Amino acid sequence: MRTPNSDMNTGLKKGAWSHEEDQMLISYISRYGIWNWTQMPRFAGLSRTGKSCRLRWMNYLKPNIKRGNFSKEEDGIILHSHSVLGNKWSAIASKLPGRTDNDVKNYWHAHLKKRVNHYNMNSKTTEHNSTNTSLNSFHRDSIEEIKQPVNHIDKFFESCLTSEDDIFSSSSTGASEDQEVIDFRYDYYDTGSPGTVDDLQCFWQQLQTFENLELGNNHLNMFSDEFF
DNA sequence: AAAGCTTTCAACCGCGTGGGT
DNA sequence: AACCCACGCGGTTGAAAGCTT
Repeated sequence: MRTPNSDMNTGLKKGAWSHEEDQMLISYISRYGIWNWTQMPRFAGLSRTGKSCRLRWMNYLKPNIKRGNFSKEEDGIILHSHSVLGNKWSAIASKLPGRTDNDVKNYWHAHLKKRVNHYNMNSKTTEHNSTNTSLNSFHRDSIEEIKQPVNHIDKFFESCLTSEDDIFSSSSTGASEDQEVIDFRYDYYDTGSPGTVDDLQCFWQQLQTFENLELGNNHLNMFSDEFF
């Protein structure tokens, strides 16, 4: 959050958005749609850059933005996707309905990176001492966080096998295709019966085989027996 | 209670890309 | 081919909130 201030040269406002500004942007977009981010602020009566308006809309005001804690499923998807794609936050976010690239990026830096780093460090330690079965408190906490029921893995995998859309592709070719993928993912989240962490492990391994993905071993191992 | 430290996350910035001219 | 412009992305910042001492 940044303190509201303004650029003395341009007269444009910077920093945190007020409720009034939010309402102005929402009402303008709901009435006229998004046609040109650069011109829009002027017509909407906002003293903001187009960039700022776009960011505010995309990350906060847009309908269906999901707020609150990330689920275990989302953790797993981010961890896996990051192992495959690296810091391609928008590509990772596209696999998580309602989450923005900024959300995913922040969550990675605040939570998951530590967990992965810790796991990597722990792996190196256990490589040198294979008889060491003790876990420190952080590692144990990480396990308990991940070792929760993971929903609908079978259904998700089945859909992957039958869908012509490559849901692990980072690119999209059009809005209608995007919508299709999103709808499919909502199905994945909203229906079916709970799975287990074993399902998730099995899922990623099957997917790796199926798509011939070259995964980093460390992330895959997060779901292995050794890790638990 | 308060000072200092850490974490969170909204927002900014610079740069790359693609489409139009 | 070269330039311009709009957009999107990833890295970074910094205020607010939360936590610890």
